[in-house]
Amino acid sequence: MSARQPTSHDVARAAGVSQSTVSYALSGKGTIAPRTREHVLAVAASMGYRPNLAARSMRTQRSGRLAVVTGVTVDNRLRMLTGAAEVAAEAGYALDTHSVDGTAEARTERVVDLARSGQVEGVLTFLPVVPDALTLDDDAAPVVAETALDEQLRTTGELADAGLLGTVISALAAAGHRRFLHVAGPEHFASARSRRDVYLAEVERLGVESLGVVGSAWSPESGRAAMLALPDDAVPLAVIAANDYVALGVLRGAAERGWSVPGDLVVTGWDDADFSAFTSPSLTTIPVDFVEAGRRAMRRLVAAVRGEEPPRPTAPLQRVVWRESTGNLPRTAG
Amino acid sequence: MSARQPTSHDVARAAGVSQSTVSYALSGKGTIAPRTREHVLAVAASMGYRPNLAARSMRTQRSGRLAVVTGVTVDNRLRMLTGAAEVAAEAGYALDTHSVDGTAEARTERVVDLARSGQVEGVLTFLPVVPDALTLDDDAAPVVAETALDEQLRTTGELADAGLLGTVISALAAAGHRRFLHVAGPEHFASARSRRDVYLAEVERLGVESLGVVGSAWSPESGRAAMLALPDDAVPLAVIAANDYVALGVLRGAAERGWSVPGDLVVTGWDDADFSAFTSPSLTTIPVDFVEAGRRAMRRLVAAVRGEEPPRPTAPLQRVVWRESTGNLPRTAG
DNA sequence: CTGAAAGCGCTTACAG
DNA sequence: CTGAAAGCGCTTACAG
Repeated sequence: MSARQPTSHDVARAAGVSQSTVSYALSGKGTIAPRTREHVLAVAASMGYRPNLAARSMRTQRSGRLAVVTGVTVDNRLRMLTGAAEVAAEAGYALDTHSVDGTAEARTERVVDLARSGQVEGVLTFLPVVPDALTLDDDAAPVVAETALDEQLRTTGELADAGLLGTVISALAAAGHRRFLHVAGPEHFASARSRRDVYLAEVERLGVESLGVVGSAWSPESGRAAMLALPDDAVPLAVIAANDYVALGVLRGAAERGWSVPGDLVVTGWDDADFSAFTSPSLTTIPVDFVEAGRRAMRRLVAAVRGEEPPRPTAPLQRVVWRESTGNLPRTAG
Repeated sequence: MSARQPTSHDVARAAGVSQSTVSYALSGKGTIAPRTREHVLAVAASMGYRPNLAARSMRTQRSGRLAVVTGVTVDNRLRMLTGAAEVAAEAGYALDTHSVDGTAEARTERVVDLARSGQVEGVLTFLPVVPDALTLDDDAAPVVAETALDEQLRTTGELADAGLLGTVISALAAAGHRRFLHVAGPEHFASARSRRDVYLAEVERLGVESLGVVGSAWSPESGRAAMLALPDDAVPLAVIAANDYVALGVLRGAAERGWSVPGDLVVTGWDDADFSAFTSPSLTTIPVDFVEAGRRAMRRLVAAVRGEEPPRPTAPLQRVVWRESTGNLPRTAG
């Protein structure tokens, strides 16, 4: 009983025209009389006709498909993926999802493999890759990496912009904080590296004391461990955590040490995770619009695939939200 | 310069055989002499040959593609997606990601549309759909819904199994708790409905007091609001939150009310979110292996697509972890 | 055991 | 303005 999908031939027969006329009518390309065109369109619609993408792809030599590479992490990848899927759909591409686990090398290999596969017209990776290992032939599909900062790579780099951390640290210094600590994220994330770099530059510039940079993960465990490793006289202290998960661990570790927040120490995070406004104390953080970041990354990929100029980002993605973990600040007191 | 992807014709020429021999050699179907076959395989590998999937698809009338429908939510969808992507890849399918926003009706329409599109062989949705509106023709692709519980639908239902909540509530009652409250999740999630049902059945069965069921969201806001709305004499109280995000809001709201946890009230959540072990107090919860849930959902879809028996799940996905928010329990004290 | 050939459903010069 | 025809790269009966 299962009535197969109608083809352009079926539509042609029903409309009383040739198959090529159907194709021209639907694509709007050739020179079809308006009346003919409308008639064909009406018939096609009434039959629920949908072009067979595989056939089109074979003829046009374009797969109409893009790939996104992701994996499991404590992160906001699904939001980025959502934004990316939205833009890909608007641009008329199907989006293949590839989940990759393992080392950065393994991921890089997978990305290279995809780019060379000929099955997709472009690759967007949300996982860090090894730029040096990402050697692509001329005929490989373009690759956009959201988490890498490298001259060789097309990258949006927006998530790696750590500029606001300077603002945060100077505001804390202006509020009287004199001793800082940075609990960093994983080295292979561009965002983690630039946060660390801005931290180091800013404590240097302000001439405040730094207990150094510890940790290399996005996890609460890392923040907690950093607190447990501190000497008893470490407080008063301002802790700059690489993101909110790390900051949450700092909160937890501080509680275990008997340090009050924001009394004995203050903490800042990054990303405005779903929980950050509801911890006690709530977390001062730098919200990131990950859905929009995903959209922008995909727009960049689509532009690369089409050989167009990459779009210029308009509004900045980040800002600072001062909450209880720093006793608030700029807005409220000083 | 861009050397096009080699085709089976190119391989045939290089190997000195016919194109159909190449095809047979690669598929292992026909009757090819072992030596010929090995030779062809070697040549194909050396040329980096990869079959053109669009051409194969057109010939076999099978797209080799599955669709997954997801969207932005406070949830663990990326993990499920990861598991699903893994299984789809193993089974030889490409996985198209579709991001959908809007009402349950809009989502359902999108799922129906995909199933009828003829572009994919099956659809897996991680977002709730309206079962009644999901009317599929005989020739539509099979649909698996992870979050629905409906006779009409293929559904794994595993995430909707709330049985363990009975264990939790009786353990709390055994520990002396006499007054309960349920802060529920969104009605249209099967898991939220079954947690509520088990809650109601269990307080009834145990004959303990229930302050009722409030809320209908997966958010911390919902849990906090529930606490702020309670009368001063509501404590001592055992709060059963629909998931850890809600439980986090309960923790926050309790703090704002000046209620200690687990002193004045105890709280349980669900899912073992990334933050749950690091809140103060840490959250008693029911960890769910979302990656495995995603795998199972996809296995079910693949079986449906191939007309095979759905696989029987082996190990249960859930268990209880007793933490500080209930003053621990079963394991430690009683 | 191997090869010549048809055909999947499109797009796009090319004739008329 | 419309139609007949080639061809994208495969799979798979069918001859030999």
